[in-house]
Amino acid sequence: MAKIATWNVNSVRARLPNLLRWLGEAAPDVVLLQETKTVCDGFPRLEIESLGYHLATLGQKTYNGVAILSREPLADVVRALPGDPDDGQARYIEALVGGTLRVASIYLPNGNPTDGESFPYKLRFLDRLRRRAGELLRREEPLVLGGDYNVCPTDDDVFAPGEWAGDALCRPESRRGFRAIVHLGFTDALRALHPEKGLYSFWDYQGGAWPRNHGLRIDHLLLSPQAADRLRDSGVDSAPRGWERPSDHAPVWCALADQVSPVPRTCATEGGR
DNA sequence: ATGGTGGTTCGACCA
Repeated sequence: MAKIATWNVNSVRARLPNLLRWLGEAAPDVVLLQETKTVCDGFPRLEIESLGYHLATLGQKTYNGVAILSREPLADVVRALPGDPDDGQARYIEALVGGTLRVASIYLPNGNPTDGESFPYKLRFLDRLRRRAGELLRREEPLVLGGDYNVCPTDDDVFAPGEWAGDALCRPESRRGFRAIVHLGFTDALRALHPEKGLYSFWDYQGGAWPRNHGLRIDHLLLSPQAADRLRDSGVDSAPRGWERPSDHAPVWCALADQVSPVPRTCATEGGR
């Protein structure tokens, strides 16, 4: 069984004590980090490697930054989302884990304000991601595209859908771009097992969002068919959101079996056992 | 009614 998690840490250096604590408690096999906010030289590499993780990073100063942590060695590292050579933002890293599982850590553009340049950039990024996802699907291998998508796929993923309708995270164009990727053949690892409302991965620092559970579900793990067939469990590990000096995001995780499940554990077949 | 919080970095931008 392999536990794979995605977590927007909002600065890996500011979050290092929480990250190390969480790695020890949750014991994930693969971790996809976003918003590391540091160049590769500033990444706390030794501290993480000393816990037994291999590491691949893509960083830039102040903004963005993504990384992959893995108990097994990493290969085939790709440090940019294809499709725009002029895009210098550190938002995509991809790697082969232990020779059997391919993963990507994705930090999608926020897109606000929607009347500026960042919203079209977000939509172009979604389209580029769809094309890359299609290429990877053709390999017909276990694949996890995880990260902070900055998209609430449906109104059930928003604590106050009416107030958020015009936000770049909820706009129909953003949801359409996300769905276009899912419709290639991906399974949303969290929603496949947890249809309930009130399940979030992000709570704003402001306005007491965390104690009121005024959250959004914007961090996702998308599984290829070969990974979805191995899906055994998934969840949001909301505990670190309640720790001292937290990130505004919580880790989202899934557990993949080493073998294909005899009976799929998805909503569509639940009750059919 | 305008501030809300936090990270990075030292003024302002991003989320």
